[in-house]
Amino acid sequence: MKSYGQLCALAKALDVVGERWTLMIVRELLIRGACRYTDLRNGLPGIATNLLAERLKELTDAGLVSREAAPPPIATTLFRLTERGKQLESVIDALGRWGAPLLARPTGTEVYCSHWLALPVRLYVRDKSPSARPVRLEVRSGGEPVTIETVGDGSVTTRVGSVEAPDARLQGPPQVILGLLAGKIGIADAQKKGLKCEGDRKVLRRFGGQ
Amino acid sequence: MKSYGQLCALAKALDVVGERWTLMIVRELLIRGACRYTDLRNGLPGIATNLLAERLKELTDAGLVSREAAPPPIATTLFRLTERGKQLESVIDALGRWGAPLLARPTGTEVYCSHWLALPVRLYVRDKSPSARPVRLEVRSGGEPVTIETVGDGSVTTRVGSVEAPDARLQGPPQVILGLLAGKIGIADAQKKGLKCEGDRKVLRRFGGQ
DNA sequence: CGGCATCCTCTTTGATACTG
DNA sequence: CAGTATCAAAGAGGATGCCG
Repeated sequence: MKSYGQLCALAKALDVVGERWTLMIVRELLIRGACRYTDLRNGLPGIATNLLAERLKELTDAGLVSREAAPPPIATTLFRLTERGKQLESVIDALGRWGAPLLARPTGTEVYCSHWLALPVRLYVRDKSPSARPVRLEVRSGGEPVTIETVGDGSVTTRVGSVEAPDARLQGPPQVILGLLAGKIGIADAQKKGLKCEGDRKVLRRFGGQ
Repeated sequence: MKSYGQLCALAKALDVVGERWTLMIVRELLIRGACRYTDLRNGLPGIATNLLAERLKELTDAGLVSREAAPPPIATTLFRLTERGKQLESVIDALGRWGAPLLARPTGTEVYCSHWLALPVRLYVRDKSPSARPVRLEVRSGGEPVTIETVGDGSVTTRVGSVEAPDARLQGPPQVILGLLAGKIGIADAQKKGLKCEGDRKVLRRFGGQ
């Protein structure tokens, strides 16, 4: 992209991350940690493959992403954020908070992947009983599942993919899952609107909005 | 811009403010409050006039900007941020903090306007003697001057333009002004590097990095 | 003047096909 | 799997024209 050519911190930041798709790629890397080209492409429906390659090169040149050749049995290139790249989390969080109200009126034509829940869940969801035994909750509501784990200090971590024998598994339309995890609607209400929960339903009560 | 088409808060935010120049225009409106088309164009060197008009229309349609016909003697259109637009300040701040380190190695070809200092100054600069008499400091280091005012609670406000009889006036190269206000270099050091201060030099000591 | 609209060129993007 | 290559369409940038 052409530089704004302004001696201003905002302009300089946008010179680096202001292009189309760039912050979306950073989102994906924040959620997934080290991952493959194909994982990124799957997590970014709509991106053209040449653009993904080009952005990854730019991000690497700017020092926000590192690539490494993983040894067998993986035998592929892994992309991950550098420290400098991870510092963009505050930017993504601010944008996500600002954009959250826009989710209330979807057009109905959007793609949805449940792993996108990972960042807001890390930000907003609290474990109300940190001293109780650790639990894992799997959410499947489109695309790859995401697993939410208590960590013992009141916060939670997330990972893309399933884990064996989670304490509970959630399924249902995006709007309902979002509303439930954001604390906007109750469990009973969510079930009326299509939420399916298998496993230990009590773990649901343990999570609540921040 | 084409929508990302993803049911994700970040994607929805970028659908609205992700286009080139959009956040720069918001920066300008945050700094200046209500202002004219021409003020915006002057504060955004490099923007094409048709793009500014187009972005203002998009921002208005999205509910981030309102326009009003000011009565005589102004007799012109004033643009200002709506409440929803102002909420983007957290996004701009996060981007500015992330981008600040990039200011350390300028290419030397950048344009510089001292009023761009307004946002970082509001964020970082503290009044160390809030109970002392209010003071006003004018900074001129390219483009329009900016005036920093103590407000009595330890924070400061800024306004674009000069004010009559400020307590002190600063002049000098951008790097030096930036370094001084960020607390990276001392007053004596700044003066060696070209800082000029007229008026009451003591007011300078009153301001320090947060 | 202030606030655009038009026209034109150049760059970026998006979609798809192909390759080591 | 991890990209290139190609090409049409959309967007950005610059100059200039218009109209109250």
